Amino acid sequence: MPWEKNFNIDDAVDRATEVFWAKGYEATSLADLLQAIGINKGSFYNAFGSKKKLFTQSLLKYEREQRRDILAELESLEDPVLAINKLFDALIEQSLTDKDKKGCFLVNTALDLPNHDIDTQKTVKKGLKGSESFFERQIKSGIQTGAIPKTIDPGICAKGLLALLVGLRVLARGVFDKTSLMAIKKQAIDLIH
Amino acid sequence: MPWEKNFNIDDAVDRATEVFWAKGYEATSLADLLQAIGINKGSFYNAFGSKKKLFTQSLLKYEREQRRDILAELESLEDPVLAINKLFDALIEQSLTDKDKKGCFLVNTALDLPNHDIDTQKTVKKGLKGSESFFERQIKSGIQTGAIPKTIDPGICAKGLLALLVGLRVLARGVFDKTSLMAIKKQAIDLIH
DNA sequence: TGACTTATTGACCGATTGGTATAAACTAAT
DNA sequence: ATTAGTTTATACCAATCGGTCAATAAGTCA
Repeated sequence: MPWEKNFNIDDAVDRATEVFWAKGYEATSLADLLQAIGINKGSFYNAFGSKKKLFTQSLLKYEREQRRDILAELESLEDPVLAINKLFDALIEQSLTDKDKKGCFLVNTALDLPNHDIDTQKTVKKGLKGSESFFERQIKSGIQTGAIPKTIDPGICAKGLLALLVGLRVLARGVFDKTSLMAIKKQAIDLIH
Repeated sequence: MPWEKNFNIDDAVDRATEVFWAKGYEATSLADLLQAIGINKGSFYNAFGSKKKLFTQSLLKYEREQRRDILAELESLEDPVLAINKLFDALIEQSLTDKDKKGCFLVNTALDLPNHDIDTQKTVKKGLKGSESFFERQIKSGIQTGAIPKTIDPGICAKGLLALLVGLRVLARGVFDKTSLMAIKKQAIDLIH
């Protein structure tokens, strides 16, 4: 009956995500979001309800499309050591390519966790837990194929790899250069050898 | 001639640090700072000049008194493996004890680095570089005493330990529990074995 | 065409932002 | 007592904050 929106909600969320990702929730103003999306206040509140609701949407979409889908693709390689290698390579590549140095949206929000509501906290925990589980599955699989020594504890090592991943993401936002990031990767691989 | 300030600048900076540390620069309002220090605007601007200048002071003082002094104490132990063990123990202890879950002021600011000015960036880089150097010295020392195998590359391993430290600090802000944090520590120790 | 529904626009809201200015009260050294 | 500097307490500033709302425009239906 009525009239469809003449801007794409999905694209709008993606553009908002870029801003939240780069600047964080607090430092992102409504004006920033309106400019990034290219709409005005009325349409914004009609479409998203509030700044916080849009943030929630952004984070969920990121978790779904960036983190989950990428890990699923690596998992399909059926070579655990290669999958972990490729994951770290991808992170380093992404960090070096992104001129805004946004890092990882989930990690950025994780550091800010005490200042967010319970829903956001759940999303972040779920996302990072997902990455930890990915590592754990790869390690177990590697132990079965013999690519990874039996002496390694999958649960503990997975947490170590996650911590390295998080550390890499933080340090990639301006402290470490390529060589240093590669050193982190090497240490990650050492942990499963 | 005149009259000395009747509030202690040092204490004031410490109180301000607590707020910046917990909430970050953007999310901290002037009202927050005034309440935490217990002075009013006039005194604030007379003493510190601006919010940003106070932030700079806070970060420098933290780097000097929290990070540097603690590492210096550990370094005096003359037992590299023990020093690294104790460092991670101290970080875990601190993270679990702090009910505000503030994490590490330097790490928090490091993640926010692209949104800060050059002076702040320098302070953060210098601080993290200092921790990396601490690790490197301990590893080299351990290799000399035989406590750490010669096969380990001090420079690379130090970067790995720093990444683990940073990851631990981030995850301790709400994602990981004590058991998981201990797992990270175990992986750190594994890296030097 | 006219009714109905929805989206867009832009003005408007009170509250808060960081920061300035002012004046009076106070303290201490000259 | 004068003087210099500090404290408190306000009042004030323009700008921005997130958010609301009524009018208007645009599309779909009968």
